[in-house]
Amino acid sequence: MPEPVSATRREELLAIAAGLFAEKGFKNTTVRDIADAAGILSGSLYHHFDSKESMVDEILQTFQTELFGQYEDIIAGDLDPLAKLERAVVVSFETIDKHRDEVAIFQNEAAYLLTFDRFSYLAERNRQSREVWLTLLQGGIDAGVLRDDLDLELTYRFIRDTVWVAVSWYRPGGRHTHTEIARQYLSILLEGIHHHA
Amino acid sequence: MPEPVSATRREELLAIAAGLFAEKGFKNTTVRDIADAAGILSGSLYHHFDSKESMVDEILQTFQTELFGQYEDIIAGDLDPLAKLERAVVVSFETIDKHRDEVAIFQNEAAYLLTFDRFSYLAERNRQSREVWLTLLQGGIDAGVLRDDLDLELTYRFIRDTVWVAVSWYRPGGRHTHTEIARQYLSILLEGIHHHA
DNA sequence: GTCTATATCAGGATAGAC
DNA sequence: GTCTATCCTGATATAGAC
Repeated sequence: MPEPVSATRREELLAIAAGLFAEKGFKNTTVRDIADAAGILSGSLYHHFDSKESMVDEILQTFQTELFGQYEDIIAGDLDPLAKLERAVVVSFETIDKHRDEVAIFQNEAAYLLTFDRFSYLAERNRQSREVWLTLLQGGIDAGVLRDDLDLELTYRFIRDTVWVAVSWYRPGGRHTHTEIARQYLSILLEGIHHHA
Repeated sequence: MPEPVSATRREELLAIAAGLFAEKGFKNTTVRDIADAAGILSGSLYHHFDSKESMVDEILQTFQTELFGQYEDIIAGDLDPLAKLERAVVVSFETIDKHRDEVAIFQNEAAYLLTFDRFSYLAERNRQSREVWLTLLQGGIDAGVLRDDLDLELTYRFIRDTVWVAVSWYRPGGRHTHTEIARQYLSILLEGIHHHA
């Protein structure tokens, strides 16, 4: 059964809301802000959505389904361990490029949203993300291509943090493409910034 | 002239507020939350402070004066370029350990606070922080101890992000001391995670 | 230095008309 | 699908008593 025409409007409104949530924060964005940006009145929003929470909920769920599907594909794929890790980093920077607002919301608002029961799935996603990176790292260590003298947990946090925090400054159309950023980040992560003569 | 006794109470209240701002966010912490945590009523807070904004203002100013003083000392000091960079990283992790709340507030709330005129000095601090890291990196490159094939701006962001974002997960008394975390992070940053046989 | 009491306002949400 | 009108709650801040 085809999506009704109103789904388009729904997605428009969600995109507007996502932009505001990402820029100003969830709590700090009012339903009136969203309605203003959409050119309607705040009451009209409730024809489309139950609540402000429902909006951010739908935004995050859609985004995460896509992202984690990509990670699973990489792990299940047949690249060698190092290439898998590199691919996961590249996909993450692609995601920042393609879903900037959603990534920013997840980064900045997850802690707050987790205080509500309906967002407890975010904790599960965090757990899943940790699994992905630990699996990739352990694969590289087992294959002998990654250092085995580092604390795995710290290394995982280092990678996760450096990848996602880039959403705070990356803007499409800036000095570097997301591909170039991924390339340089991987170069630092893999080889370090120390110069060996 | 000695600080009046009431300064102690003032600092107590600021420490309580800082903890809440760091944990729940500035906007999401109410003056009643702060008063509750202090065991007084919300109206009583206004005997000590003009407004909620004044509280976060004082918290950030005190903290930043100390932190940037340390960076200036490092740059003005006589360590070699690599040691200066390492020292700046170590000092940053020490700061996360010692002033967790303040770092978290600066990390999470600066963007929002910058929308108010009274917090425009935060933009200046960001500029200053960029200067510090760029100076340290350029010093290392000029001395031939750091790679010169990386984009300086990206490298700066990589380091800055990696260092400060650790405040989101670091807790004193956890599995690793801040010194150990700094050591491992520096090892990744300088040498990379690639294993060279 | 804290409390009582309260002014004032903004924000989320609803009901029913158009 | 949007608007009008409005309810209700919770938040910052104030004034003056204790």
